[in-house]
Amino acid sequence: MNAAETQKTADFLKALGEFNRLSLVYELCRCESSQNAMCLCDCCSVDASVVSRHLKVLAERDIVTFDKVGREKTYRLNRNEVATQLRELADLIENKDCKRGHHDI
Amino acid sequence: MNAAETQKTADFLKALGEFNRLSLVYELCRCESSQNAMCLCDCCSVDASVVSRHLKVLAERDIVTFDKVGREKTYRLNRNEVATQLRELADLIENKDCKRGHHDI
DNA sequence: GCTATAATTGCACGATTGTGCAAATATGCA
DNA sequence: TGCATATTTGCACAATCGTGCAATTATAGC
Repeated sequence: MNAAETQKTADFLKALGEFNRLSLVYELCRCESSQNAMCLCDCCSVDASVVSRHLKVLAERDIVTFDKVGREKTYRLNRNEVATQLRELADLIENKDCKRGHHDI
Repeated sequence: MNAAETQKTADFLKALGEFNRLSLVYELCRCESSQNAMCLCDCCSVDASVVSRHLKVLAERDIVTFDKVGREKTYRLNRNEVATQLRELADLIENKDCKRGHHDI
């Protein structure tokens, strides 16, 4: 695991690891269709500008995707990609292949 | 998903979502046996006190566990628990059951 | 007891982060 | 063209966070 990959994974986890951002993810998780930011504001009691910034962070990490529809942006959760990344990390952590003892370096 | 659960999950992800802490996790991941903190220092070029604090954060979230052996603490990764938590989140995010359309609130 | 080593804690500091508010921008609609 | 709505951006600020260093605590071994 090189430093760049580690940093990328850390950034992904950090993006999810904030209360309001995770709330947004859960909210989008419950939505079959795309949701605009104003609608998403309701799920966390912060200013619209804050929601905007959080969604930007989530989009930068490819956790959500958006379409621009008129003056609205509608967001959807990248379910498969996020789930896959989490499962890959889970597999890595459970992986027995690369294990070694105390003195096998 | 209530606020307390959301916060707990966010804290778990945040604990993993920092470069040096994730490096420690990866390092422990490669170790069959427990490792003491001094040994773990080698994997991230920071002061021993910093490693100590990071390991404390990881232990608080039950990501790692330690045993006290003499004056050393030996740490091991809670592989199953961490992997399970990540997979549960992945499942939740992919779950179709709780999905709903735009106007079904 | 004394000394060496492992680990933690207190303190300080700079950097990052989450936030609200106001202003700016973009776009739809009359 | 002008107004309303959606979103972003600039600014400021408090809080959190990661870090290093020095001091402290705990324990093993002499």
